[in-house]
Amino acid sequence: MPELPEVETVRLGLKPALEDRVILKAQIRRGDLRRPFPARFTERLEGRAVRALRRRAKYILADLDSGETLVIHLGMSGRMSVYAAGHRRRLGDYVYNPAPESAGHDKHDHVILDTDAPARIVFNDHRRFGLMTLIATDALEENPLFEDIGIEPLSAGFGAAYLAQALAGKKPPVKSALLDQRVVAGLGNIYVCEALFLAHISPKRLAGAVRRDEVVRLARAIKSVLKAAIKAGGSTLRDHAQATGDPGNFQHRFLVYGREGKPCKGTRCGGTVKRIVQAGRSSFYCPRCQT
DNA sequence: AGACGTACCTGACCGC
DNA sequence: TGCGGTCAGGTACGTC
Repeated sequence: MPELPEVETVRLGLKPALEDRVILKAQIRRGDLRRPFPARFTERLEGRAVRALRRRAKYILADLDSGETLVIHLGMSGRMSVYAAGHRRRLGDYVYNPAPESAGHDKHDHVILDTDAPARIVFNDHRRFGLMTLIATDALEENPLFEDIGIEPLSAGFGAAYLAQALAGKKPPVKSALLDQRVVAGLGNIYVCEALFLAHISPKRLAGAVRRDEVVRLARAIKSVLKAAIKAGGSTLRDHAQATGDPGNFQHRFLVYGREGKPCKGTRCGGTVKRIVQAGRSSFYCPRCQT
């Protein structure tokens, strides 16, 4: 699932259940995800108020009033679902599932947080590539998880100037460079493919050989595709769901991703979308539009 | 230092 | 119906 737009969608959906709320009870149903939960994990969460719910790259960050931050990564298949307790189904601007008796009892429901919204938040991750940990808030930036992560693509500081210097001298293909979280934070396979199509740049081009005028288009394309995807609630292929349980909608608007053999959607093109493998990942592109 | 391949884990899907 | 093989949105680690 989750690239920046999916993580941002989940964060927005969690907000009314978590931000400025108190975590009344925390439960874990196994000892680890991708890595073990930290010592006394549930005790360090219970009774804590969430001061802010932020996102950095593909991580959701819940700043607690204890000075620690709950760090959440959804991996490939993680979901965070909110169930409104009792008969209350509306939290803020969002309508959630009522709490079924089974909420938190699926085989892959690994973490359950009950807050005073009141709401139940369930973290489900069948592949267990996800991560949850606690890090001192004022030490986040120096933490190995974050110290090498690049600029946020939707921040004011991200533009052609930044991207040009970030790609300069890089030997890998531009496709691989954009997947590198040190270059730009939060991009994944889908949105890199889509952004390169929008910018008319072949994924095979070497990062350091992308011309300045192309970098200008690429920076704009990255921003626009991410914004549109967030607006659509992200892309659901298999696993992504918004916190309400609803799928995202952006997958219906893919221009190249997953469209191998289908006609290019570029105006006046008439070409066919091709799939190649780069660094072990599928790249989709139109050889006629993207050069 | 940087680039590449591989491993992590489960489920869905396809062909036989 | 069942089995084996392949693939999947991400990251981290070992190796060269």
